[in-house]
Amino acid sequence: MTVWDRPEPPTRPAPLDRERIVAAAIALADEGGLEAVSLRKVAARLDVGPMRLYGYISTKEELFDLMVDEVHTEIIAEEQPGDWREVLRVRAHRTRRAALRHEWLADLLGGRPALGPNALAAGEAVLAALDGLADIDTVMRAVETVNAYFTGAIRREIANLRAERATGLSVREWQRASGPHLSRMLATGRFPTVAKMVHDGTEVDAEESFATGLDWVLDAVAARLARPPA
Amino acid sequence: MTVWDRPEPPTRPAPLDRERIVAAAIALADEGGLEAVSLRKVAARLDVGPMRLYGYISTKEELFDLMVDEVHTEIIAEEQPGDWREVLRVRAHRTRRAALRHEWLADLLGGRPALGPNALAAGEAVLAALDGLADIDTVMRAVETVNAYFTGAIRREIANLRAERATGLSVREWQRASGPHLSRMLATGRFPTVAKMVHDGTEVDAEESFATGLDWVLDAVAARLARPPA
DNA sequence: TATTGTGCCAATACAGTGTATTGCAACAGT
DNA sequence: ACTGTTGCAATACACTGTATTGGCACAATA
Repeated sequence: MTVWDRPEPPTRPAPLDRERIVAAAIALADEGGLEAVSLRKVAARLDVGPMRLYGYISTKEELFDLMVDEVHTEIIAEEQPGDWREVLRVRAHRTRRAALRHEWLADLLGGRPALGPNALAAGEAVLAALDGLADIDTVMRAVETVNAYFTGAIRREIANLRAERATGLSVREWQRASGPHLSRMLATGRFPTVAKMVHDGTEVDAEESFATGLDWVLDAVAARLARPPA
Repeated sequence: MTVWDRPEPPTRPAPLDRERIVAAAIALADEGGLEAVSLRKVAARLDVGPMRLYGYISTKEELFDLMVDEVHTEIIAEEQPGDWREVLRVRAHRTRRAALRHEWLADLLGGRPALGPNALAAGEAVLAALDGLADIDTVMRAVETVNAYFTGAIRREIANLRAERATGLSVREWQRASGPHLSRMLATGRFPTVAKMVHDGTEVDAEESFATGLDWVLDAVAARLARPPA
């Protein structure tokens, strides 16, 4: 009767808590997308019955909210000061990076108000950076405009990325290679300008395009914020 | 034995086609949100077995794509010419209106590339309006930037609207009324600027806020497009 | 006309889903 | 020693998207 014969003690699974649950859910989502996240699979990953989870979350949507907030830790990490413009800029880029690391984030972005502690911390950081540059309402609108831009831009980028992955080609390549549907559409001649753009446009780097649009929006914001105190 | 006794002939259900299927799905989604759309319910609404649908669509996602494209008819309707800026502006506003009529649109907006005929027609209209104002890549970036803005803005607006409906109060009212979660968060003092904004900010009309942000973005775009031919 | 093929459609089947309800077993307090 | 109580596991339910099967009406053939 050596140690090796002795059966492992039942290894009480590490005590459950939200953190572990959220981590498991994120892992699943990273691997197989949001649709791969089921309460049963999350529970299984933690060696626990599905209903255990309901002691910590009360609905699947709530789990999603927690996942989103958790990812915000990657966004608020290592904040370097810089002026307001830089703050907005890096926030947008960090969010984009987070979405590239966790593509499912794109499905959730903007889907519900983000009121978790980390999301609030992120919001606090940018609001603090803009505070005082203009009246409150203008500042709010500035932040919301930039947010709207990068939310939309990220979603589109991920959507295209997935489409490319599904067909093996970018939309442009795909249509050039006579991709069945789009080509047929463009061939109808009903969309001449679209056809031209697809045909003649250069394939721009996604990050650069994101950055450019962002800079435009930031310029617009700057025009309203930096207005001299009169 | 009068007509009244005679049983109705089995009233062959109107022949099925994509249009009818999509219409039924949209009706369901309008009533109960996207999650109320199940192939079974769509089929039931058409007095048809669920599997019949697979003769016309090959997956539920495809049905969603068709729904989105169908709504685009409301967006391209009655296009008045106007200059490029007006075209972009009304497109954004029409999309917003469509999303207010069909809230589920917000869940789908930007989620996948919109390649249906109506979406392409919408794209054609705006590209045609911008064609020639700058080099192709700049034009593309302009359109995409505006798209990103209004996609994000619409999503956020609908998200807030739902949250308000769920709690009965706007986020601001809610927190002022000591809404449990957010208030506790703000009371921690960790988010002073957010707290200030929530407390002192005025509640702005959603449409106005949308329009304002949009105008900013359009200004930014204008600065790159209207660049004199040098 | 009888028979065979064929294409369409309904029904059934399967493997999952989120979550409510029930049952049980270990511990706390009397 | 008995009785709550509390925390967890198992079961149960209603539903999902979709693959597979089975039958039935019509077309083509003999």
